[in-house]
Amino acid sequence: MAVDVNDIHLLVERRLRDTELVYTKGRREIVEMLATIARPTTMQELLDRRPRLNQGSMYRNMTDLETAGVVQKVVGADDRTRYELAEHLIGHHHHSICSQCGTVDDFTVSSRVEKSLEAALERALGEAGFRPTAHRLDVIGICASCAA
Amino acid sequence: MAVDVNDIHLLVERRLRDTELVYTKGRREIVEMLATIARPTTMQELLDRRPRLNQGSMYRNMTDLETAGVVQKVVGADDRTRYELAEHLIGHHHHSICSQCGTVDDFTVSSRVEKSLEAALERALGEAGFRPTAHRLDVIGICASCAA
DNA sequence: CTACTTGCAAATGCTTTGCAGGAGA
DNA sequence: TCTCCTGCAAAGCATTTGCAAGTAG
Repeated sequence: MAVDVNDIHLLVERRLRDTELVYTKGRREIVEMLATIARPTTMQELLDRRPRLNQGSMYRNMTDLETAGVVQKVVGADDRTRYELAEHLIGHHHHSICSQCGTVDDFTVSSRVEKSLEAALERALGEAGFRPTAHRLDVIGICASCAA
Repeated sequence: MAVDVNDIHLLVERRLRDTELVYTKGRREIVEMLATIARPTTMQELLDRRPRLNQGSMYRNMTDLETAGVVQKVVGADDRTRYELAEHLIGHHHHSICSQCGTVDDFTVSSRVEKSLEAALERALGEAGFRPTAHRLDVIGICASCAA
């Protein structure tokens, strides 16, 4: 979980090497944008920033980066797909989703809560023979600016 | 949280009256299918059952039923939209998502866990001025049949 | 009768792809 | 130079919509 953009670039570079993907300027820019925005972002928002890549290549690269484990998709309350950097880059976290404006933000809970949550999930799913590998915890509500 | 299909129909009927929607045979059938399948279901799966309504009307009615609070959308790990009956009809629950076959199933955790989770979320989000109204907890993993 | 629903088919809108040219190592 | 990447534009798909006919109350 890197906090610094430079660290992120280094980690991404390594990952892409493993996947035989070149870390081109276009891909760098995508990572840069996501790191800067620091919040799950729609393709439209990214395109509005006039990235060097065109729409087709943006989609293509998002898919590639997702496969490489650099980017992950997030689905909010509206049905728009949003993208953010993978958890190994920015850390495990959850999402708050504003049901009014649709904005998605990250937040974390204490590792104590996280642990007990995982334990509860194991317990609840074990008997069904389901083996958990990850979890998603999203909170729907009204964000500060919409409440104002 | 009704367990019986007849109870569900009664509850839905009341809801639709409030929304000025007629509880037509087509809509009854949708509710019936969702209650029977008892698991978040894709539009394709529903259409494969040759419902009395055609595709266009199925979508239109899903939207109407969602607005009326009878149906809710669920997004799994693949990007396919799934539909299920709303929580006030089948109770609060969570989803297990198989990352291999994509199947989504319902499960519940104890109310003790549920309570402490809510408390933790309030705590984590309160300072950001975000007011939680609901939460989504999904578990990604391998289901019993895919693990076999 | 009058309003709400449905069928049908065209229109949308987001995402994916094919192909030829361009850039990176 | 050889391979991977990008632009452009067409294709795909799930979902939405307009309109005329059908149905419930």
